[in-house]
Amino acid sequence: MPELPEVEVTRRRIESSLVGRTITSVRTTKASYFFLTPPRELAARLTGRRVAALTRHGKYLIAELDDASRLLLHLGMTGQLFTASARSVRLLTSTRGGALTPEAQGAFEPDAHTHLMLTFDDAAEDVLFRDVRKFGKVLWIARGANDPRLTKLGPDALGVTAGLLHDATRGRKAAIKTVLLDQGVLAGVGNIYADEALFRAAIRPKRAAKSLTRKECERLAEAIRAVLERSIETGGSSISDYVQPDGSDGAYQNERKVYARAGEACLTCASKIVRIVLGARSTHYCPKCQR
DNA sequence: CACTTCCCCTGCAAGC
DNA sequence: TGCTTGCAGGGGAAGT
Repeated sequence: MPELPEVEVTRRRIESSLVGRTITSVRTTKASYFFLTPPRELAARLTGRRVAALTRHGKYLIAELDDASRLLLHLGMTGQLFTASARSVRLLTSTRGGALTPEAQGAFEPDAHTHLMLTFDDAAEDVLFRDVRKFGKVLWIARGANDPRLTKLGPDALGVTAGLLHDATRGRKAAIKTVLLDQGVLAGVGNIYADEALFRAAIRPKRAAKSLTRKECERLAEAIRAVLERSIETGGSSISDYVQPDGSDGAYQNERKVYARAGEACLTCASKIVRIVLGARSTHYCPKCQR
């Protein structure tokens, strides 16, 4: 499940395959809510455009194009961006969760889940966007235009501060974890890293947000940054569907302390990790370490 | 406005 | 073994 670290790892890996190249053809699957811009229009808008930069805000990737329009990409739950070329003859085969990993020999054949395929003027590798569950999104934004999906985002989570958390939590009685998942407060934290950061900060997920002290906001801000940065370093978490753009697994799942460890021993105090449901999301914490 | 619930989708695991 | 059912979850819409 791509959150900020997985999206950032993807951005870094795919950047050199995208920036500076000119799109010569666009292939898509049929219209669906995956395409916030209809496939036909998307193809027309993108063809002939050169990619000037690839940036990220929260979980969104933003390809800035040479005519000052932008292509917004969201990986949703199972989205994968990757490259493929006939020359490198990489075969991408299905693994758990329908994820693709490179294996053996042979050219990649776009399957029914490969919704966007870009080819370029240099005829080198293609860039593909595959998404089994179609929770991902593709949106083209005209020059000078904007979209609430971007404008309503809070600051990127890598830049979180204690002050931001303290301000955002005043007067909010919702659970602190729910507030962390609110992309309008902080952009990029999802279910895994919310649980992991709250463990590191020793704060219970269901605590009323407004009950957090200044000190706790400081611990939480530090924890969010530390957890996200460490995950980026290790290539992200490969827990269900996510694989890196080269097809290999990230390694952060090996360092997680609470996420998807219900019933297992806390690595600090050996208490059993508890699983509850908060805001329709599974939530994991240590009842002894987190208060 | 704040907060909660529901729903989009598909593959996989569990249960019978 | 083969079928059915339930579950996972980002984020936006709809409901309270």
